[in-house]
Amino acid sequence: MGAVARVLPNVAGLDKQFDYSVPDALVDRVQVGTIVRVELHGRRVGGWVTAVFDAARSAVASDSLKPVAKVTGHGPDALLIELAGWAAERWAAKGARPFLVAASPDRAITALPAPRRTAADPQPASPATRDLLAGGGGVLRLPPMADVLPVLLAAAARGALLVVVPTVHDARRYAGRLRDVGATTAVMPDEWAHAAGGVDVVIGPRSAAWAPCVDLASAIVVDEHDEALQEEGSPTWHARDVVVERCRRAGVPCVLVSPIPSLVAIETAAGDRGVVHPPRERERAGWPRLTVVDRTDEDPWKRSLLTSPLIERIRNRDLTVVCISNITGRARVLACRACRSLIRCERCDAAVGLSADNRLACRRCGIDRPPVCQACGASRFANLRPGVTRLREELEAAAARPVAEISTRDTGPPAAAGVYIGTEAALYRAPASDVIAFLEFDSEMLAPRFRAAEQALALIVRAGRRAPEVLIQTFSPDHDVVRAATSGDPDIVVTAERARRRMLGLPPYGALAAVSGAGAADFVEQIDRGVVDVGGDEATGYVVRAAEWFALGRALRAVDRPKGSRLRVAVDPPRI
DNA sequence: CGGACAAGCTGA
DNA sequence: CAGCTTGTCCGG
Repeated sequence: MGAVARVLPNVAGLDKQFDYSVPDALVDRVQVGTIVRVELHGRRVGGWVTAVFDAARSAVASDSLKPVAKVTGHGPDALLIELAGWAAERWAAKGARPFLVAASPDRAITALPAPRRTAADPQPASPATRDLLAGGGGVLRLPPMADVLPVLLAAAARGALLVVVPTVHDARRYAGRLRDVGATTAVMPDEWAHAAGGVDVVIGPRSAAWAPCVDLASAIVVDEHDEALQEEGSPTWHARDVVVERCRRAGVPCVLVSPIPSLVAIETAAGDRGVVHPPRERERAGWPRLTVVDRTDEDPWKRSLLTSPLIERIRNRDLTVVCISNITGRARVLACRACRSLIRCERCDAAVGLSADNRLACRRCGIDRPPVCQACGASRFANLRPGVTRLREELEAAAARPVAEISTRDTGPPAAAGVYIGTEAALYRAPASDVIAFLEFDSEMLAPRFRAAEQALALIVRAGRRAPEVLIQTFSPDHDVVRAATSGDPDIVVTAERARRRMLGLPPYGALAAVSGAGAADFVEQIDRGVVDVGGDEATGYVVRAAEWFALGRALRAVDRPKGSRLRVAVDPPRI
């Protein structure tokens, strides 16, 4: 009786599986997860074996089955194949293919290296970490400046450890330090084969949530709150959620570590124990120095992003200062200096800004006109929201030293200067500095997105790890985010968020997806309204909501998408 | 996805 | 009506 392999072809847009006979010569190399090549519709394609069974059970008569053409090499194990199916439903993907790609090596692995393990050196672990691991995992809150390495070592002492971090850079750094103390590591995605062979610690960025890990004993997600852990393209899967489910299935503890655990982490992984953290005094000491510049007393007509505390710092030639502002270009909102009316578009009434060629350009309807007030004809304006280019000029005048713009367009390091200005993206590219200043932090805290508070707090954490002082200018100095950061107590934000999201049915107390692009109207039309609720419109995109993720995922997957459409379905989009 | 095949369009 | 484009279907 011959063996049959069910194969999921690695072909975009084809979400079906097909049965193939397994030639006797290949039978001991074909298992669930093996990457094979098969004939499909007259061409050779790669694919994953998702099941192996006896010919009698195949839906197709065994003599009409094509044989598996070739064994390419090792692939994800059976648990990961199952997990990919789970993820496809969770994030409303058309099939499991994108997840299996993430779980597979980027080149054929025909032979696995021998296991490399070192006898676990008993490491001094904090009682909190030990208890967490012994108790099945949970959420560990460590302040921004805390070192996570002791936590990794404590977990690695229990057996094979999987670690997911936000960036490859983080992965390499931790891996180097782990090796320094004698642990063997496989850094993903390059060292897939070593991970599949068996090492003490498998570590990597987002995709490492799908990395092989022989005899997985525990997993840790570092900086669980970081948006880099969520895939930007569709399907928008989140490494944290994948690792939590993977560990649940494997029956091993998972620890989510963050200075500012997300509400999602707390609700899905903290359990009865709640968020575990060091004594408040020690946690408080691990937060950056935060300088809050309260702008509420400014004369509204003299408002400037250059407050005295900021000017004091940029004038100090001993300090390197990075300024963050989120508005690009020269100016987006202007008022007439003579009659004080807001400068608006003649046609659509939107606020208009000055373009580089000194004309009033409307970003909404595209028309432009000479720089003249529509109400009184004057031509001198107050810049209510200067853009980065204009700010650079103002900063340079105030600082009396060169100010460099950190542009996201440039590659390579920004020009050397003592003061830098850039948008939020500059946070990733800025050189080592003494002060990071958010010139208009309200646009972060008060952004019309439901995760704005968590995301604003994450910016402070990120800045605090790059500079000893974080300065924020705000009209809301009593905002939860400011209080949480100044007191080093993220619970302030969590408590407020929990109440708000419960009331509004937002994640983690509800599920939502954004549907946009061509054909979106048609698509949402067909969704089962008994399960989901649809808001929004063609222009802004649709928001589809359900009570929980799988109801949402199933409802979205049940709709067949128009063939060539540029439709985008983003489940749990980070910015909405 | 990409090949197969059928149905529509064009030009002499 | 050949020769081409465009659309729909389907794969073991």
